[in-house]
Amino acid sequence: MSKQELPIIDARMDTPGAACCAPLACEPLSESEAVELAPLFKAIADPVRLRLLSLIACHEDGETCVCDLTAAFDLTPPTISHHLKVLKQAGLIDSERRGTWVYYWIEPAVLARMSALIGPASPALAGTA
Amino acid sequence: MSKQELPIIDARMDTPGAACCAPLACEPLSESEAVELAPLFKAIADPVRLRLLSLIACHEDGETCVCDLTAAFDLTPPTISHHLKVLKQAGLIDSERRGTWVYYWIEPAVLARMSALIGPASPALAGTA
DNA sequence: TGCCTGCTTCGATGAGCTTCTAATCAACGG
DNA sequence: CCGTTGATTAGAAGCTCATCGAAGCAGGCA
Repeated sequence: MSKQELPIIDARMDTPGAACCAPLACEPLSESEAVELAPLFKAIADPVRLRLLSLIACHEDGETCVCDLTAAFDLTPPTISHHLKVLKQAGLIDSERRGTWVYYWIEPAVLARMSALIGPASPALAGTA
Repeated sequence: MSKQELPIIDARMDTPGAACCAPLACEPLSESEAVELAPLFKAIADPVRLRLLSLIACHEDGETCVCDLTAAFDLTPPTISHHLKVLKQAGLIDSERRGTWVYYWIEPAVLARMSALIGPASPALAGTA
């Protein structure tokens, strides 16, 4: 460990004003912005990781034990651990060990920014219909 | 063409009530839902495709010529064409040939649904204010 | 202390993805 | 009709990624 544990930081989200107000359709993404944003979507561009994220997000306690996550898939624990690591490195989730078990929870900020980026230019008409 | 041009249809978005109101955090994604949703995010999980989408979305005419897109990258036309094909197969863009040039435009519905999926759990308080 | 359970890391393998060059298809002009 | 320009398709090379088995680490219990 201690190699590349730092979460991905994207340029556009660093500038405070642009964080929530510069979706895809407002102005063209620069190459560096795209290079930093793409891995965030790549992190959720996998069925297993999408379900992992959903399972963690839906848990009413706000956090989920790895054992529960592993049980929901036909995959070996190393594979689940790998996917959780990818999500964690993207900054989408965080984890803590408490005694025997490790718990994961959602880090909603990055997900919300990704949603805003691809969302409609005027968020007013987002949830309607 | 005329081979596999059909866009990806995801289960959750077919059910009318769940389309806009079932983000990740509401209830766990089923495996089949995740399998159908993941390719949508994979389509935009590439810096080139993210910039292509942004360039097309930002064009004030609502559509963009391929020649303009190719000029914006240090990539060969076949590579741009490949990425456009991926976006088109995901249903994110559509295209039409008018004379010599081919024009692409955004298909905003799928993008909006993806945004809603990963967006905040209660879309009602998103833009209403 | 020693063992057992839960989770992660390591190393390898097979599939998929990005990119290129070469070739093909479509439209326009002389 | 033929040549030129714009765009896509076909095929291949190189790289990344998902998955597994084996091994390692951390915490609890007798």
